[in-house]
Amino acid sequence: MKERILKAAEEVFSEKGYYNTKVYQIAEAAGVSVGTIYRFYESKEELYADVIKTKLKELEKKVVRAIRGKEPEEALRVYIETVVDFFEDERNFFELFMREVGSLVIPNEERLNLSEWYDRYTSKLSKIIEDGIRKGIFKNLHPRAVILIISGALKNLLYASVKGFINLEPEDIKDTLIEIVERGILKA
Amino acid sequence: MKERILKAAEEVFSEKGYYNTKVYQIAEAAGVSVGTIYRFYESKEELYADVIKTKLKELEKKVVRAIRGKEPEEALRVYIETVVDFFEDERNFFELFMREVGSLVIPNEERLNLSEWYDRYTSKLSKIIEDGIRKGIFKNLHPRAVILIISGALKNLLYASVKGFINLEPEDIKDTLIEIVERGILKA
Amino acid sequence: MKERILKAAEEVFSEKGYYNTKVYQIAEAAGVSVGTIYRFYESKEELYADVIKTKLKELEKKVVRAIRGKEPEEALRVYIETVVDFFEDERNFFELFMREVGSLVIPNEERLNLSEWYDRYTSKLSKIIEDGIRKGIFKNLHPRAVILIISGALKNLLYASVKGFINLEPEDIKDTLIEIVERGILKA
Amino acid sequence: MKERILKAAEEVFSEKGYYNTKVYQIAEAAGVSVGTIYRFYESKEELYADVIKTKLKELEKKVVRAIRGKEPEEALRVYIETVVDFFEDERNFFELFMREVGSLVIPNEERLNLSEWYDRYTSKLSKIIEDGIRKGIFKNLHPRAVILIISGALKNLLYASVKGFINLEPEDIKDTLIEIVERGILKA
DNA sequence: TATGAATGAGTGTTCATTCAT
DNA sequence: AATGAATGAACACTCATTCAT
Repeated sequence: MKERILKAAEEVFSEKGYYNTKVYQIAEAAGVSVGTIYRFYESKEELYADVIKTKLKELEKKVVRAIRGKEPEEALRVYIETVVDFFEDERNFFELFMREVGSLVIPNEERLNLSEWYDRYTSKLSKIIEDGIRKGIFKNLHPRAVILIISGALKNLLYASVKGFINLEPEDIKDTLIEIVERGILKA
Repeated sequence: MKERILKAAEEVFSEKGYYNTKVYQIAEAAGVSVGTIYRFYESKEELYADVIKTKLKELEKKVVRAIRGKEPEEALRVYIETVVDFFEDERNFFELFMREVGSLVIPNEERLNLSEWYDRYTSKLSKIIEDGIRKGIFKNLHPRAVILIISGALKNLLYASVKGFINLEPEDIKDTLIEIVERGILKA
Repeated sequence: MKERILKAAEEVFSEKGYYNTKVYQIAEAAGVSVGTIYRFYESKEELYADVIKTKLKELEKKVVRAIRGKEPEEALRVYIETVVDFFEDERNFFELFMREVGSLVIPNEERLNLSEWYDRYTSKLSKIIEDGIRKGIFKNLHPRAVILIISGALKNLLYASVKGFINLEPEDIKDTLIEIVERGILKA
Repeated sequence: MKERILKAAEEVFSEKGYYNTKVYQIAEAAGVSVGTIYRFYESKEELYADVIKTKLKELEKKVVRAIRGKEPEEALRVYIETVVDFFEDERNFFELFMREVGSLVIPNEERLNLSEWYDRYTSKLSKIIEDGIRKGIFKNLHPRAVILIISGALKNLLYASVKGFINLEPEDIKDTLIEIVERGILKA
């Protein structure tokens, strides 16, 4: 039941955004009554937070599992691949995500506490770069800056692809990004 | 008058977001009456759109002027520098921008028509890459993909810097990004 | 079972009033499920009515028994004493009663039909006065007016005492009221 | 405008009670929109409080003015007369009053702060009794108890009269109450 | 032209009541 | 009989927009 509501909420929030989603629309989409939603969530806001956090934890888990034990170069690749694949599978959520990470839309954003999640998540990823630097594989660049560059690039590429601004297959997205990150765009 | 309203709107929208901004708050901030706002704008939404479009055109103009006549490598650098500087000067708007580009929040987003702007803007920038490829300076990568990577990376770096996730000076942001884009992160 | 529900309802209604009492709170207080309450009562309103009527009948029975066979002067005293004692013992209900008698709070008050009860109750009490007049003990005053004066005075005194507006022991309440009713406040 | 709303609120609240009165009904009765009510009052509750307090202050003012400078016996008479006359003129409000004084119906009753008003009001009236005792006109009875007896009796008599439980003219109400209070019911 | 009081449609949330188990 | 999860009608309050002055 809670499952059904969460799923429906994800769909409707994704399509319409937080403010244009009405609670009764989620209820309809979930095939339950409005009152039932309030059995599981204290407010629309709390439901929204749950939608986002559930998915982000899923993504984080997948990424962490994928990079575990890998050498830096390989880890960076699977990180990129995992994110692309995740959002390929989760188009709905991706749109929501684009609205939220780095751009909280709702009041009391502190209740969502996404900043904290994002901080932790990028910290874990930064370890890849730190490891690569230590091992002499990567240049001595600011680790978190590298991660922010990659994740920003990823978001933008995926968004453009979803919106039809660019005509690239997921595999091309991965390859292009990995190529640039690893070796840059200069021919020499 | 319209100027004052636009300025006030930018401030309030930036601070609170579209839905948490009340029209009377903009009126107060601008020192005019609510009715006066409606002399210049048909709706809150239209005012919002004007705020965004005005600034984006400003950015576009600055970028276009900066890259004009430059060789590809230099053009890419000044593009990055111009964007960083622009958003340094326009913190307010940057927050708004983060909420909007790639994540339209308002209903009838087609009325904002940011997609069209973004399409055109990235097209112009893609020319830099195309030019570089033609001249044998850049690898044969998907031009728009490269631009999307750079602009996504930029947004993320600036956002993290604004939010305090990362401690980097604007100059470091530029340098790191240029380094990675041009030469990648591998040491060899 | 019905007993337990009635008792719990009395407590919760007394504490919170009709509208601020939720049916599930009564269920909790009674240690039964909401559904069970609806086995015994068709609605919250009916339960409320039962709480009030049960107690009022109890009061009526006590008063009637106390005054039976007494001479008018004595009957008036024991009436006052019985009421004071009853509400001393039933603080909870007294608060409820203050909300209801003479001030029906719920819709369809005719369903509660307290007016009818009150009419009957005051009629019985008026007999004391009529009897006293007939026997030449009391002045020729409007019997029901006298009863209304006494019962209104009683309610007010008890209420003020419960609320702490006045610092009088139950015995003082009885004595003062009896003194005034019987002999007035003038010294002569 | 505020005047119109207050008047309409008094009528609707009186007829239906707090909880059964809908804000839109008050708006209709006042011939304004719902929004307009909220220009003058922050909430339904605040409007309710204003209705009650406005009238009670009016009553208090009339009573205070009427008893000023009078000798105790006369003061007591005009107090009773003033209250009866006031509620004769304010049938609507009287019903509301019966619901509230001594029986607060709304949540956060402290916001209404009627207790404080009632305390102050009865204090002023008690002065009449104290004065009479000092002058040797009244017996040495608890002054506030006497006032509570009189005001409770008054409320009950008026209520019964309004509800048709008793058939007494206002003048009879005054006379009967004054007679009993001053000289009691015993013939001797 | 500028004002800001008035409007009223729109919506998150509550809770008495029902009914499948 | 007893349960308590599910229902959905109801309502206070907000705020973008209008328009008389």
